[in-house]
Amino acid sequence: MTDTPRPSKRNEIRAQNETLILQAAEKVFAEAGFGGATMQLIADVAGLPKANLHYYFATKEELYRRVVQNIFEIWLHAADSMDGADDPAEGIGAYIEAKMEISRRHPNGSKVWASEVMHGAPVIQDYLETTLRDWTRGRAALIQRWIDEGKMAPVDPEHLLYMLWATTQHYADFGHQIETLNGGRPLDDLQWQAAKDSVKSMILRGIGAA
Amino acid sequence: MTDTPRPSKRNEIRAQNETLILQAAEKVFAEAGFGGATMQLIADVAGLPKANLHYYFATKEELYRRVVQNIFEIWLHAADSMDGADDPAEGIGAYIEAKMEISRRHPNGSKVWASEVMHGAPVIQDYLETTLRDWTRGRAALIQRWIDEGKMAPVDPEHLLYMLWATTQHYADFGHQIETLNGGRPLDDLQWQAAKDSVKSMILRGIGAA
DNA sequence: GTCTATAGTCCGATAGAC
DNA sequence: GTCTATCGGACTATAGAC
Repeated sequence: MTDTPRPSKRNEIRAQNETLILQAAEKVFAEAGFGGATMQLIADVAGLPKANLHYYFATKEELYRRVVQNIFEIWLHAADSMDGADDPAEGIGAYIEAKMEISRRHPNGSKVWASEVMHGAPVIQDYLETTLRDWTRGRAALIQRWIDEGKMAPVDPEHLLYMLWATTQHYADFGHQIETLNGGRPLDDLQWQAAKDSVKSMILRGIGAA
Repeated sequence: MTDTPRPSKRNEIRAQNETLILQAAEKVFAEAGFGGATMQLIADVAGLPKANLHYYFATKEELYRRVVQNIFEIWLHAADSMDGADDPAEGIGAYIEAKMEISRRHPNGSKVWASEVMHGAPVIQDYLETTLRDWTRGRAALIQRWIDEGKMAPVDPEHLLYMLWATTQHYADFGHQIETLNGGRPLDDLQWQAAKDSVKSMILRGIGAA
């Protein structure tokens, strides 16, 4: 047995290289899709020989799975902003803010997730049926509580959640279209602020919480 | 010259086979992405030998381009419902109705479009810069007119359009996720009606037109 | 842990008979 | 216009030297 379970130098190297490869993979999977992405291109972006990828991730699919899991984790944490609040204007406003910020900072992760779901979630179906389903039920219950307390209009909680996901992720997934309609330039700081304000005001007014 | 420009039997056969192939291609491209789709699978779904596909569409990319153009045409026509109206509740309400119906009837076309845009619109970038840009400017001007006439709240017209696209197309592009959260069953007639009503009421209230 | 060379597979496209 | 057989190229994954 030559294993060293404690954080050794070997483990540090592994962690560093895994992160490097995962970042390159997220970019390439987002731009080319799973089928269009090649291990060679991911290796080039990461600045490593192709064989090293297979040393850290046995198959292309395993690498892809890790990329999808990453963005999912980030989104789950964004919900923390919603849970602490005790009225919808604050809670949903903060959730929109957090999701919009993720769309800006992690557009590639969002695209990989969208692509995975669009193709029938072949790799993360179990996540949808367990973690996401539980998450959704919990947040729908929270929204229903706000409705029962008269703090917002009696909207269908699930369709409100779909609207929140759709509108915020649109700025990542369809960022290229938005950029084209913006004269070929990405949204600048002011425009991102305007986007956040627009989404927040329209939705909060739409659910009677403005 | 042996060409027969009039609608001959030869042209009918061509039109029939092209439609058959395009329907199969839309399904396969939606489910597997451009890179993941194979000409062999499209041929199998269409019930034709693979070589016939290349007889009607020279390359995989040409076939793909036609599929993308088809859904774009359908969406453009959906805007007619918006133009005839003289107030936002009617015009935008009808547009939501039309877009939701397309998400239900043509989910695969919507997915192919989403995938194309997410990957940087390598094939239909010119459409984004010409047709879509003109379309967007025209509808933004119409919305601004309604705002100036005091018929709705002073929202940013572009971000309203993004919200309309995002929310309606979400029911097609993320249909698999919605189905999973719905207990593994697709939305039935009543649930689709509830979805339409939810989206319409939240957005119309959100822009002060309810 | 790193890298080169290559095995083995699959796909897009075409040739050519019917 | 239809179909079978196949070419040529690209890709994932691995073997094996360092």
